[in-house]
Amino acid sequence: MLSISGPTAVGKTRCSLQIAEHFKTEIISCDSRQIYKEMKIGTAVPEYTELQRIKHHFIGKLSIHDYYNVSMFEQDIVNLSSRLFESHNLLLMVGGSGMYLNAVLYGIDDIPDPDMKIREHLIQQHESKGLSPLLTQLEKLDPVSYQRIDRNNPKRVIRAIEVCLSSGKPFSSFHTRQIKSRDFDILMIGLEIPRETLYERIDKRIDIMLEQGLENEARQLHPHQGLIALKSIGYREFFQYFDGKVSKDEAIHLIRKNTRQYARKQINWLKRYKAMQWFHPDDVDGMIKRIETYP
RNA sequence: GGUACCAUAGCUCAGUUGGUAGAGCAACGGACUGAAAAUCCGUGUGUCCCUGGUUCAAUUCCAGGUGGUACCA
Repeated sequence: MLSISGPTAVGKTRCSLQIAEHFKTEIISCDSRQIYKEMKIGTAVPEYTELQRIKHHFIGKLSIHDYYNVSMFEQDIVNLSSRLFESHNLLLMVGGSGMYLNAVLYGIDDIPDPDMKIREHLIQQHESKGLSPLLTQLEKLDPVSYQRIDRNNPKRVIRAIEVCLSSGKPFSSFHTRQIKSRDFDILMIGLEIPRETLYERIDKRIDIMLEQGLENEARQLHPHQGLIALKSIGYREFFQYFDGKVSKDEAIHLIRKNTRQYARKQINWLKRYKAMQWFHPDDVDGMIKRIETYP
């Protein structure tokens, strides 16, 4: 399995198409947002002709109304890849969703899925009484997690409590801290360009999205703005504009800023992988050489 | 050419009754186990335009210079 990752707008699509073509193989998208069929412009999915040229998996597979999470992604990819490896020596997994990438490459523990009733209840408690009663509750239910997690982060606190309540066991008891073994080898390639160039590319990409009609796409999704999938950059800022909270110019400015910050967080996540081989996205020949000599 | 005002962080600007400075925006670093394009934590990055003068001490006061803005010619 070859994984190609990097920050948004670095040039993953173009590069991965060339490599997939060269090795006559297919692409598995590792992107937590391109998976939703209603969000095309704002997530910069590959163009129709590109999708025709190379078979892509996990793009536009779900509706924004479907529930999905990282663990389901892990399972889906493991199942799909074992099927595809019957007819291919090499598969490409391409995308910038670090946590999804991590779950496929190293696995993620088997923890109960959220019970939405419990979660809703905890969210309400947090809104009405703040975080400290929840922290007290967590300390009682699971002192290990209480010590381990970021206690400033409401989502982490709520998640830990919700697992304790729904399973009757401490959240920490599900954490094996073990890497799952896969029946495929892994080569990780990371794409990297100077920060300044990346920001120029981001700005250019946002201009293209606006030309393609991002505003209109967002307007159609506006009624569903509460959905998790729509807490995505490019959409949530337009929702603020539609709701009269910011001007259109401010919304676009926010999209630019949030995209840059997102790119930084992606880079930060990918830096953790010691095995990552970094390339300039134009150096496709270099990547192909590296892949051919692997391992 | 004359007069007035201005020059401080990447940008817009505040401030120091003389003891080397801080807001907003932007930027940067980090964490991450089913919301992850989410969420959370952290960081001021400076020749206070330049050169002299006064002073124990000047970004601050004074003089000159340079650049800018406005008005008058």
